[in-house]
Amino acid sequence: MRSKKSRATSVDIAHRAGVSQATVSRVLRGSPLVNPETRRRVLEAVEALNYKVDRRASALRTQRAGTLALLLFEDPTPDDSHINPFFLSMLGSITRACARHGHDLLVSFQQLSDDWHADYEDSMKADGLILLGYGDYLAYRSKLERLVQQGTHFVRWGPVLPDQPGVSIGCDNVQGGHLAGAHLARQGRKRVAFLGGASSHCPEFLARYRGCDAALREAGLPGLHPDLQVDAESSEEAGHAAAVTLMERGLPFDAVFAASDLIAIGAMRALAEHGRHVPWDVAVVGFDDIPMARFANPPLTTVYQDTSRAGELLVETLLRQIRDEPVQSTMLPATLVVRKSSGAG
Amino acid sequence: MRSKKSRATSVDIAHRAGVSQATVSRVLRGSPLVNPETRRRVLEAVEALNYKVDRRASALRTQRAGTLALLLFEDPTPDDSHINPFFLSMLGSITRACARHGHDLLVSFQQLSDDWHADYEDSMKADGLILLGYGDYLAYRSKLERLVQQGTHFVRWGPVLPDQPGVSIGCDNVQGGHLAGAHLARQGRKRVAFLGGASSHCPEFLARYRGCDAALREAGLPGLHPDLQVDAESSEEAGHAAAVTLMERGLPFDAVFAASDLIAIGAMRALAEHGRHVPWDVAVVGFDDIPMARFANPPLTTVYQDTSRAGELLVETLLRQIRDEPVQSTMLPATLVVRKSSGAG
DNA sequence: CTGAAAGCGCTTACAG
DNA sequence: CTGAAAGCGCTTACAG
Repeated sequence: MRSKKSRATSVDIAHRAGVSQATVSRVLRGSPLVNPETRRRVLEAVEALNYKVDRRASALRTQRAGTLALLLFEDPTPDDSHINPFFLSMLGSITRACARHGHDLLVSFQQLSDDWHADYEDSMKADGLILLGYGDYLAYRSKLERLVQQGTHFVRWGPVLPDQPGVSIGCDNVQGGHLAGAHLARQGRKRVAFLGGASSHCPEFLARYRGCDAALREAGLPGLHPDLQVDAESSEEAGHAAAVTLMERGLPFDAVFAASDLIAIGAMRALAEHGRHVPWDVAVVGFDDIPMARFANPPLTTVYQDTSRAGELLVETLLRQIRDEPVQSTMLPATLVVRKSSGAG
Repeated sequence: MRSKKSRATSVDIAHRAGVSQATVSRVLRGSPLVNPETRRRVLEAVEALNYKVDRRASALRTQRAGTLALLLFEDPTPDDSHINPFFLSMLGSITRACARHGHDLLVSFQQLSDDWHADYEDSMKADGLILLGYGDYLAYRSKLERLVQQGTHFVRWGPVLPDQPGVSIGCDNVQGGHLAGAHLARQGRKRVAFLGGASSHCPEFLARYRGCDAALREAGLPGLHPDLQVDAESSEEAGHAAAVTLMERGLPFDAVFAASDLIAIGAMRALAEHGRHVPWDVAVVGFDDIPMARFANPPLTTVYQDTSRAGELLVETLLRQIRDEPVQSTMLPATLVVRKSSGAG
């Protein structure tokens, strides 16, 4: 949509360079079947007319869009400012990885309920899909199965499980939970509460729960007690509410392992409001290491997921899948980041 | 790129519905020139074959992509986790606004030095550009001028200035700064420091400086003193360093107005490290109201910019421009959000 | 090494 | 109201 002058096409370039339009295309695609001198003339014309290949036309012809779509699922609370910072950080790294691989990234925020499983690849806007977002896994499993069945190219960020439809890249949540549990045990904590849904609807949170539980047992402690577990989705508000519920139960606890940093931060706020000192009375460990974690009061000990690596791996895996190369689900290791909230140092 | 079966085209639909391919296209484009009964048959076939219009083909034919591109400029420190949260929040609202208007959003992170001014619209991937990011304004002014001259459709998030090339949507930074200054004056603060670059290279920060300065003078105070101003780009590290520099100067100050929340949060960390209590010794006010602000220690008083509204306005303005309708630069009002860091309440 | 030609899947005058 | 046809700007066998 140039207003002043209409933009140059390959025909214009061909004309100026004194070759056929087909040759222009060959040069631009980097075909080896072109005389160097011819190539030079074409490139000169390209430069002079500031020509750029029309990607819509080439996409139509090649049946490749050169574009990936990122579908970010969010909870049904579409408050702009409250997108989970962890996903925003993933978005940043995915964007960069796409750029490195010469692909564009179409971004769409979806409600879990939407009919997203059909839309993107089907309208040929993207060559493949990256699925990102927490959510009730059981609820959308059927959609994933349908994607697989349709032959849609997609990679999912999420728990890597044996019976998973499609390919997933995810953090090793069991190991991450284990790091948290072992750390709390080393700090001498005995009664650890877990904030976050620990059912098969939230496999990521469940894995974190199990890892932590195992670490506690290995340290000779009784492990996580079901009475000290409170469901919470990943938000500051839910974390606050869960901590209040926990305290109302009246059972003693000296540590909280929150399934995500947002939950942890909300929980710390609730603990402070009820006069429980973090970390003296209660040690708190989160998960994700969102930017906010280091600025929390006190700074939050948490489990770091390498989003840069994750973004790169998601894009790489998807591209490989599109090229019909073999791909596999991968788990990324987690790292413990110790700060004040867990009472160490 | 279906692997199993190749996808249906409008020809398949035409065949199944017993009409011409042209008629299928008419139905799908919502043309009124179609017999209701014919329309019904076509839609039935569309449904049955799960047909979706190929957007590449329609884009090529109509010369419209139905896509907007968001170019997010970042400082040359491409650490994934450190994208300014304010821009991430804008990204969220822009994505949503695009969806509401039936457009896709291509996202690209650019270095300020890149040759972005040509790439996107020129390769016809997008109908228009949204430019987002802090940055040295004078340095890329010439690129904006070139965009205007090329007739490229674009809208910029940034300071609304009289001699601006193109259309800008921005926060009323002078008013925002004024809110901060007036609030600090009401709290009885007399010597206010300003952290952030206050030159024409950073017109947004400069406007915030001026608004604050004016408010202080209106309150009968001497205004912002140049000796209490320290340059800082928008990052936590820069804020920390700037506050250290400020303290090293040894001049008394009882308040800090930081040009952004990240700067404010870094400054609060430095103040705490040097034994200055916030807010008793020093009141701190930031700008942006990023999610982190409420979790800072103490919670940060700041100036809120309405990112939801901003995203909607950016998209709406750009779409209007693409349709050749008249558009104009707009300033959005800022709001003061009072929290503990400024000593009120 | 190069050109002429077909065709990717649509949209839209044009003619009925 | 509908169909036949041209054409958007490319890529790529095919034939030289």
